[in-house]
Amino acid sequence: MIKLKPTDAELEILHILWEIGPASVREINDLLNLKKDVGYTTTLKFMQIMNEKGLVVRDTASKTHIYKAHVREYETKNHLISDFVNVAFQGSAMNLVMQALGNTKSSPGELKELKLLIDKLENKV
Amino acid sequence: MIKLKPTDAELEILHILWEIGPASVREINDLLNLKKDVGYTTTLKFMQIMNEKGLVVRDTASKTHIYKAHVREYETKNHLISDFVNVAFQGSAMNLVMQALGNTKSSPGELKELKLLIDKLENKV
DNA sequence: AAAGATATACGAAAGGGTTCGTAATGTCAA
DNA sequence: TTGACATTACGAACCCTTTCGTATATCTTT
Repeated sequence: MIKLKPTDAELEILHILWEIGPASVREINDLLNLKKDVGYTTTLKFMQIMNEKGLVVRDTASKTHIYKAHVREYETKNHLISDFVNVAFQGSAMNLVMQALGNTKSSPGELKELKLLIDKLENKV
Repeated sequence: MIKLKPTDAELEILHILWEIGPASVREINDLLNLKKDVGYTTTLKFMQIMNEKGLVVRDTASKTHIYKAHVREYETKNHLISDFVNVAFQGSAMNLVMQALGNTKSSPGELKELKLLIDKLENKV
């Protein structure tokens, strides 16, 4: 039950599974093809590899295998953030937050929400 | 003058160059070896590849070549953030900011600084 | 000038990710 | 049952990254 870090291509598939739930290779491939050309067997291969890695599980009861995500979205993103912070910001998540925020156009609503989060964090200190 | 995205290993070297300024392969290799074992020619190879990619430039006037970063830290990190947001957060930088902040222990000072940044952003809207 | 140390250049090997062709298998309808 | 079609399985090819051995060039010291 080892969980390996997904590659970018695998993450794209995970996003689909997180959104629509369990799906067949054909369904996933069709959705991927809305954005870019991918051969069916290429997508199939990814599903098989992701299955070996433990990123997804599959139901092989019927001929058409049904795959579902076996890692949670929030936890997976947390790992990705952690790795990214280490590699690109030498461990300082706050530096990442500041720079990401500073270079993004944010709506007043989003900023308000962010302030609420900060207030929560301050009260927890 | 094409700027390619640095790999993790290349980014590690860029961090060194950003910090200490222009340096020889030996200096860089010595610093890398504080954290992990890397052969001298391995580091040399990286410098040559990074030179080809335009990530660094080198002064070959003397026998010992001196390398310096040819991409700026801030801009490079902005590109990395942008890619990361697209791949892991489907383009929503605010989602990244919220999750990164929510899972980080932040000092009161850091939170205060962050609030100041938000105030600035609000006045710009 | 010769010996030794240090640097660069070159290329090969290993490993991983991505892509897909082809073969094998299963399903269903005529 | 046979043919048409969809699906899975397998493995090769390609590219890129990482690592380093070996060869070559350059400098230093005696």
